[in-house]
Amino acid sequence: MEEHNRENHILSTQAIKRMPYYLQYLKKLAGEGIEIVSAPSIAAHFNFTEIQVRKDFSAVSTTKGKPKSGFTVKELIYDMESILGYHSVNQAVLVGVGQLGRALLSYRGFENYGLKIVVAFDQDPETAGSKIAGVNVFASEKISDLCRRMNIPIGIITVPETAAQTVCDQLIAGGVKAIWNFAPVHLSVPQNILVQNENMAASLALLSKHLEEKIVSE
Amino acid sequence: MEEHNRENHILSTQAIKRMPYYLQYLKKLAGEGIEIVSAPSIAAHFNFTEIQVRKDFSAVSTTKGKPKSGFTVKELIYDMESILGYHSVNQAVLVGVGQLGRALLSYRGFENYGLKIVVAFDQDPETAGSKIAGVNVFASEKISDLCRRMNIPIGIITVPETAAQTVCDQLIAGGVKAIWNFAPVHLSVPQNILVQNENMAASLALLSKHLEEKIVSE
DNA sequence: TAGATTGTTAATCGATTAACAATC
DNA sequence: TAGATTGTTAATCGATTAACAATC
Repeated sequence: MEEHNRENHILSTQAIKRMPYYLQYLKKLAGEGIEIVSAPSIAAHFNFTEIQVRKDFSAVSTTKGKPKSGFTVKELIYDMESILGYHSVNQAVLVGVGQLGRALLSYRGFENYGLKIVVAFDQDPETAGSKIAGVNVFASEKISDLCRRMNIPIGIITVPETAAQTVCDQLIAGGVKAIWNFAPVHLSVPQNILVQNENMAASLALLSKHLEEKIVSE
Repeated sequence: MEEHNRENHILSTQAIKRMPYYLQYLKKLAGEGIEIVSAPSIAAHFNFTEIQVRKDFSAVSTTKGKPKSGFTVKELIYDMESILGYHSVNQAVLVGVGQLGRALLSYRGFENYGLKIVVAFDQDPETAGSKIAGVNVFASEKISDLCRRMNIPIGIITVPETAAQTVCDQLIAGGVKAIWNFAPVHLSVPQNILVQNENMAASLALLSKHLEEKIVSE
């Protein structure tokens, strides 16, 4: 189960979450013509400790950094993109073409992250049959069948809370291996299925909690 | 800086994130007329350990649970909502009325979480001046001025990556204390400002990483 | 060479889980 | 009473940070 990169560097869950931030910044630097970066300079930008950046970089970098100068920007970008699977494309279906669903369908950025939404589903007979941002929308009854026939590994759930578990079950019946869940509910799934929750209520909870503490302490 | 609830129970960041999930489920149970729950039954639903649930509940619950029976559903709901600040309302502004911005503006659910978006801003002169989901949209130049005059504590950033830092600076100039950032960039802010990132690239990174491991190990 | 920066092992910190006493 | 469940202190696990040797 452990995850190793070159030799035996382990990339923690937290480290994986930091990668897209590094990547975004490194690409910006590359765009400005910068070819070498050091861990301390990156750390300063993100307000991370330089030890953390050094460790993260050494975990993903295929070529070692050079003492005194640092790492090659382009190589870091390439290595991180490989680690994150951005060089290959995973196909996904999206269920629930409401406001949020439409926003995700319209967001072209996902293809840079190795995700391509190929089909969408909606309960509403009006919406099903239409095409949104170039993606065909089908009736929800077809979820399992289509997923299985197209061998889709990822399902995105943007339906209301009450429908989420049903949709989740249909996706799993269709052979989906991972679910990106935007509904603010816990989904019950078999052990071999991965659920990644994008729960705005949970983020908001943190935000207002910190805010309250801040106000109290001032 | 430590955060204590009744007597000296500390609520960890992770525990705060779990609260909205508990809350959603407890409300569902309450709707079904269930009045008492035990930690083990909740744990079974979420696939958490019962020790974790017990600890989380005892950290937020103002009245103790009763051995052998459990906790009163309604009291737990009330206590959690209090802890998360859902009983008071924080005003927020949203900057960037694109697809995602519109989706957030239209989502009525936030009011249940103690957040009310009162004003929106957009760069586009067409969009500014309009009203979306009942919220007035103003030109971006007015961000600082309006936030300060309305004494807004929270800013939501849904602009493209390239504009995010500028908008962030304007919000802070307007006296905003916390920022909910949907742009996939690190924002540089003074120490006393809280940034809560909602980075879909980061979630996706985790998703595809796990997926890849799963496929490799099968 | 001297000094900045890398890479790695050990120490610390935070969060989860185990163990167990208290109690309805 | 016996047994399920709570509440809490101690042990473990994972992630971050400290310390330090290696090197360009």
